[in-house]
Amino acid sequence: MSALPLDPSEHRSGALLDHLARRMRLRAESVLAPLGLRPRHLVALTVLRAGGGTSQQALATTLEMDSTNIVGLLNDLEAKELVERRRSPQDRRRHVVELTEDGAKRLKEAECALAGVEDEVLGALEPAERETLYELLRRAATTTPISCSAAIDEEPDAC
Amino acid sequence: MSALPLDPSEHRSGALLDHLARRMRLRAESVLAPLGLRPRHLVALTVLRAGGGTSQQALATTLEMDSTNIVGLLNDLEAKELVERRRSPQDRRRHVVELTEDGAKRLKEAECALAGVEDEVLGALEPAERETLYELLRRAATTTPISCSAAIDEEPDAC
DNA sequence: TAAATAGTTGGTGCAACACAGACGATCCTT
DNA sequence: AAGGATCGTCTGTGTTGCACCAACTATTTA
Repeated sequence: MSALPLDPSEHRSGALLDHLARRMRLRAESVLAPLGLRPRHLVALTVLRAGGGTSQQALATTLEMDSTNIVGLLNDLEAKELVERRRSPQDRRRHVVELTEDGAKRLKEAECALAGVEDEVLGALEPAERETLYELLRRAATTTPISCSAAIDEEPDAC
Repeated sequence: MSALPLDPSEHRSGALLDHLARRMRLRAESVLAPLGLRPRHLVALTVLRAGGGTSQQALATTLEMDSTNIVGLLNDLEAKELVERRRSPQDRRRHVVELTEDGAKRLKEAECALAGVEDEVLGALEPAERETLYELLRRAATTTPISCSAAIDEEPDAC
């Protein structure tokens, strides 16, 4: 009882994450517009680059979006030839979605164009800190949510 | 030319931020619902706690939301007595918005309830790393966007 | 052959906004 | 004291990003 251990457990990043993502997204929209991209396209492309060829429903899972909406998203991207849908030889029902060279290039351009935005939003952080942030985010983002929730099982919510 | 300096400049956190925030928000919604809160309420409360008493339009600025929509948000919060609007003695047009004790308590409860969510989304990160992440996010979030954009002035977009 | 699965299409509905107009209250000028 | 600007409020409109449902085709698997 005397412990009450100086609890840093209230340090929840959720709201901060939300807030920062919003600020970033608001600015990113206008910067991305001339490139014909929207923030969510960027997210998809980023995931695609990280994950290589994936089926659409795998994409739906990692993006945690309804698969019907993935279709439209990919239509956009494919119309711009940033992404390619190919039938999987193993299972011809499947579409293997992959970044095209143009896609990778455009993604890079976009990231480049976003430098200013990041400077603005992450202005309080030193370059090294930003790199740390990036690395933490990247690692957190590239874990499948499924394996996670499976690993969690039941948590007694001991608060 | 030969340099091509191993450029880590492509490490843009925007998309990752977006992605993670989304994953967090999706889960947070259901966890927060029993508490009568929505993610955006959480963000507002968090900002309010960090910033102390602020006018509504200051809030609109930091949340980067239209001030007319702030009204509704605050109405929700005030109806639940999590927030208080008082006339500013200096300028009686202004409302000084402040977290009530109930508000602070509810916020803490919410953060507590979100522990599981964070475990799920940030599962790949060790506790120490999460704390680092939190600290970085906190610092980045508590900088006024205005002073930032003013500091940037004109950037020649040298990419 | 039947049932399950991947993708597509179209439609509905909701919530989060942005934006605009009009208003009262209260500054701040001159 | 009068006029204009500012803060908050209310109302209403439109857009967008989704989730969700239903129906359909092509394909796989049982």
